[in-house]
Amino acid sequence: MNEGVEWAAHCCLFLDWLGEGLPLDDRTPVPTTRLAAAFEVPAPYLNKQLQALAKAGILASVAGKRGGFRLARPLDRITMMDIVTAVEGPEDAFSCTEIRGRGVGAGSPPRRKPCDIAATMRAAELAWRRSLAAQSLAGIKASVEAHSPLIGDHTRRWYEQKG
Amino acid sequence: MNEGVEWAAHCCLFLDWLGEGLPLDDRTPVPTTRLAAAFEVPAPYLNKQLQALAKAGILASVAGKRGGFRLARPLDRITMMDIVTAVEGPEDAFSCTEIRGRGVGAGSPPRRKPCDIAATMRAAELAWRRSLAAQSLAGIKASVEAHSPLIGDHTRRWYEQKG
DNA sequence: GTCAATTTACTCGGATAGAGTGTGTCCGAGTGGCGAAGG
DNA sequence: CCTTCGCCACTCGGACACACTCTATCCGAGTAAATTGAC
Repeated sequence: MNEGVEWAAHCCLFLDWLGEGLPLDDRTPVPTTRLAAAFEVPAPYLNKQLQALAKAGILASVAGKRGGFRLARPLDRITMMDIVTAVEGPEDAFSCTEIRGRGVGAGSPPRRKPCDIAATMRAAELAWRRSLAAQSLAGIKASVEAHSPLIGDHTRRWYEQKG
Repeated sequence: MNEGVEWAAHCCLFLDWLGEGLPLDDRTPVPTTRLAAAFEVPAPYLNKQLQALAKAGILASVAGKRGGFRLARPLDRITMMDIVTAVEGPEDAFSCTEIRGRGVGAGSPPRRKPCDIAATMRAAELAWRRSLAAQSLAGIKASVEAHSPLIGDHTRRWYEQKG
């Protein structure tokens, strides 16, 4: 799995803690450089992931001086499935190549029903997607704050200090 | 996802249809060449996947003249999860790199609890694994035969003809 | 005819190249802020 | 002092190399069968 998924999720939480209390549109954008410094990851590559999130409508990008990224919608309307889909793409991990129709199966009329093996794999992936779609970033944020109540203040302080 | 998963599953069904009615140990082994011909896939690469299945105890390999592979246990004791684990390896797709402890989180005492993002991803993967583990190859075989009752005879005939 | 040693052909098994995708990087287009000049 | 114009610094966005894993392949070690010869 793409490493950017983890980065993207952390960045969204980070952005929310920074602008906590303000309406989304009033929050000052955060440039890629700062986000990269926050997690010590290569900035240009992180930028690539953030672009994917912006295209998916999860983040909003503002150009120009003092530009950067900010959340495009509240955390309770962003699921982990959204993050994964934005970064990894919408394609299924397992793809059926229909080898049943080759060799021993050659000559048989093409089956209408999909291959039962592919159907099984697809059902499992649906369970995976359903599980991810059930978890919003707001819920994850609540879990984190349950263990670390000061993380919001800490994040804002760190950001001011490094500014 | 590795393409060999699909091949492996089809090969197991193929082996079962060929030796239907006989105890597992009495069935004549099928060499990689035949299996590769049955699905028109490159034989040496298929061999690699079959070796993985043999190491996992799903297939048994017999060397020498008239050697090959045969099922090591009945189909109702082989799940799709077994196939995937054997071919893809036991590692999780998502791996947490603990970026929360770098940059903004540096200096904080290392958290005992795992990262909540990683926990969410892990829960989804567990759902995926559970779904795959619930489906045995025997069940898949039954589904296939429900739509194509003659597939066993057809498979055996094809094998004799190409022998 | 039976048995055993030898040859032989065929199989698995792991070590070896090539292609595709993810990983990491770079530079150009665009935009808002800042300063200076003019009214 | 206020407005306006131009410059500039900073940002995103997409185009460009590198590395690693998956894909595909080859050849050697090992084994069971078949053959041949002797008894």
